[in-house]
Parts: sequence; C-alpha cells; structure tokens
Amino acid sequence: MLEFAILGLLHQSPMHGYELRKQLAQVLGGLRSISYGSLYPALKRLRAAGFVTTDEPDRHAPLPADAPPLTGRRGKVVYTITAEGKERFHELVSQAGPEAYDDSGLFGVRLAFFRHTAADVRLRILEGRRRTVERQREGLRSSVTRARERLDRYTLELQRHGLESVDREVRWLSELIDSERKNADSSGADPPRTDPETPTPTG
Amino acid sequence: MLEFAILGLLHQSPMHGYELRKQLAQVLGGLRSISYGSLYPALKRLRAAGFVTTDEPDRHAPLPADAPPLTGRRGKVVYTITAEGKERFHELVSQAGPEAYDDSGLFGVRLAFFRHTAADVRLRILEGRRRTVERQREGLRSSVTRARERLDRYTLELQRHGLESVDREVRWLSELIDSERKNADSSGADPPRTDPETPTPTG
DNA sequence: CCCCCGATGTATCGTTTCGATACATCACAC
DNA sequence: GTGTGATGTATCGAAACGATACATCGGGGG
Repeated sequence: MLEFAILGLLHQSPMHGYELRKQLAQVLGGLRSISYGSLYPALKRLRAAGFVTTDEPDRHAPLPADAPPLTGRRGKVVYTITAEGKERFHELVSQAGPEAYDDSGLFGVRLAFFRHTAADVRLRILEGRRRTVERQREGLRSSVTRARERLDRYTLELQRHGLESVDREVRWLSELIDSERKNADSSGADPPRTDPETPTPTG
Repeated sequence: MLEFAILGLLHQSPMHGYELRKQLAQVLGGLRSISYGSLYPALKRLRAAGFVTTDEPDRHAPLPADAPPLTGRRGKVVYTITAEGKERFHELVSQAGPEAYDDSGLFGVRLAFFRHTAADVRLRILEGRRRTVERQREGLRSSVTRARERLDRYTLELQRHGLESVDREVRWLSELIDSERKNADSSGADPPRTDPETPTPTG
C-alpha cells in the first residue's frame, strides 16, 4: 500500500522524503500519517527494486564498520520514479480485485489516484468496496443484536456508533457509484485510458 | 492497549487465548481484530510481568534445540489474572490523561471498560477525547480549504467524507457527555470536581 | 552580530503488530 | 469411519511504529 502511494506521488513529480511524507498524510485521508520508520525503508525497497532512483550516489549501501557512523554532511535526497516504476504503477492501478478494496487503507489510496484509473476499474473498485462494507455491516448488525443483553451501555454505544459510520460509508459509496454511472453514460461505452495530465473531468 | 484490554477481559473471567481473541474483536468495536501474532506475545509479556498465570507448567520457556519442535500434545491453556494483574488494571483504569484518549484505539478500549471506571474519570476521558477530535476536525477543515483547488474530485470526496465522520464523532461524544452529566446530577453522591477546564463553548 | 528556534530534512533503533501458516483436538454430519 | 469446520496454541518473517539523533537553514530578537 505504502509502495503504491509513493509511486503514485512520485509519478506526479520528484520529491524529498520529507515532502513525500506530508503529501502522504493528505492522500491517506488527512488524519492518518506515515512514520519515517516506515517511509525510508519503503523507499529503500523501491530503490532496490529499481522503481525509484536518487540523485545522490548510493547512500543506502552498508558502510565499512570502521567509518564514522555517517555523521556530518548528510545531503538532501531527491527521489524520482523510473520507467520501471511507472510501469509498475500502471500495473497496480489497473487491478480491480479484492485486494483493491478489502482493506480500507488501500482502498483510500486507490481512491486518491482515481484520476489515473480507468473508468471501468473505478466502478468495479467502488462496487467491490461497497459489498465489503455491506458485509461488515451485516456482521456488525448480528453481533449487536446477539450481544444486546450481555454488554453494558458503553460498549453498545460504541458498536452503535460504529454501525452508523459503516452505514454512512455505504451511502457515500452509493453516491460515488451513481455519479460514476452517470459519467459513463454520457461519455460513451468505450472507456479510454485516463491520461495523467487530464484536468478535472466534469467539475 | 492490548495489555489493558486483556487484563480487562481476564478480570471478568479466565479464558483461553482463542476466546480472548473473539471477545477482543467485540471490545475493539466489532470491525477491528487482533491477530494471534499479537495476542500470544502479549500474553507472554503479561505472564513474564506476573500479571497473568496459566494452568499449565511453563510452556513458554525456550526448548533445547534438539527437541522435536513441540509437535504433539499441545494442551489448552487457561489464562487467569493475578492479584498483581488486578492491581495493574485498576491503576490503568484510573488514568485520565491524554494517553487515554489521544489514540482512537485505546480510547475505544477505555470506553469498553467504563463500567470499571469512576464517574469523574469517565467524564474527563470523554471531554479529552472530544477536544482531541475537535482539533483533528479543525486541522482537516483547514487542510480541505487550502487544498480545494489543487486536489481532484475523488481526493476531495474522501476528505469530505472523513470530515463528516469526525463531525459525527464529536456529536456522538457530546451526547455521551450530556448523558454522563445528567447521571452525575441525579446521583449526587459522585465527585463534585468535574470540569476544571473549559466549559465547552458549544460544538 | 549572533544565537536560538522552528521548519525542513535524512536516517536508524528497539519494539510491536501483522498476515500467513503449521499443527492439534473435537463435534457432528454423512 | 471419515471429512469438514470450529476450537485451540503457537511461531515466522516482514512490515510498521514511536522515539530519537543528527543536520541545515531562515529569520527574529537581544
């Protein structure tokens, strides 16, 4: 998930790790954030896989043990997506299976990059997400019903609140789906692959 | 957080790990769950700290390397809270600082054990949580306002949805707080020193 | 002029958590 | 009897976390 988000952001423009983290917080919905302990190892992995490059020489290579522990002169590093990275991103962005919507976090990131996603894939992800959340809702409903007598007021309040949130999410998804369907109808049957640079489609 | 929840559940009755996990899922609000990879190490820690005991002899001790890898005869293990564990739980349950409400997960667990929590502590936790969420809401609001033009429709939809959820949570907390205050008024016997902080100038 | 402070920036450490998996027992239907 | 799903204990490697160290740079106040 993190890898996907990083590739998506670098796809738009090269960035420092610091800036990446800030943008990531926005993409993650505004309240969730990613720690450096996750970000830098992830960048290291992406770099090792050849999906991103840095402008500096290999600062990630292990140091000889007798060298000073890399104190002093720690330069800024700009991360840039490679051709392989863009390929990988487009491969990921075209996937519409359960992995795209079963996890709430990944779904959020997928949504954040919907402008890079083909219309039919968008629709399948939204519908998949709705089904997933609906199933959660049913599980929660029966759980609340079963536990009505055994649990105290506060636990029940918590579950009731959670249930209402899930309910709201279903309605929200339904609105998005309706909106997608309307757009699809008016734009014709053949969904063209979305261009990264297209400005707002139908504001 | 996990430790607190485990102690709280074992405080009510001894349990197997498996049962513990199921109850944990309920306590966590119904949609979140804890993996065995978290549960068993947590139990091991609690056991090492003397807060829980098991009915079986020390199955957690390291094995000699030449022994078969513990296959065969793996008995059930009932976990029971100790006197020290109960003491620890009551110590934790009386805390009302930021650690009790800044994290959404821990707040949920605290709420789940409110029936073991003193009325004044309950109120302080709820009010603290509301302030935390209100701050989140303000941050989110300004973020949405600032980013209105730069972001695409889907990202904005995601943020709008998040904002409404946070809004709903504030209202929910306010209802709980009102209810707590009413109870405190009618029961009278409870702590007189309720709010040293802001009298909440409307939500 | 200098010094401190807060934002920017890179990076690692130890600990915790996760998802997947292996393995075992038991109830019960077929 | 036999398999199939619930119950049950447990570990593994990968990943993420929170805290922290370290460094540079702009500007504002003494």
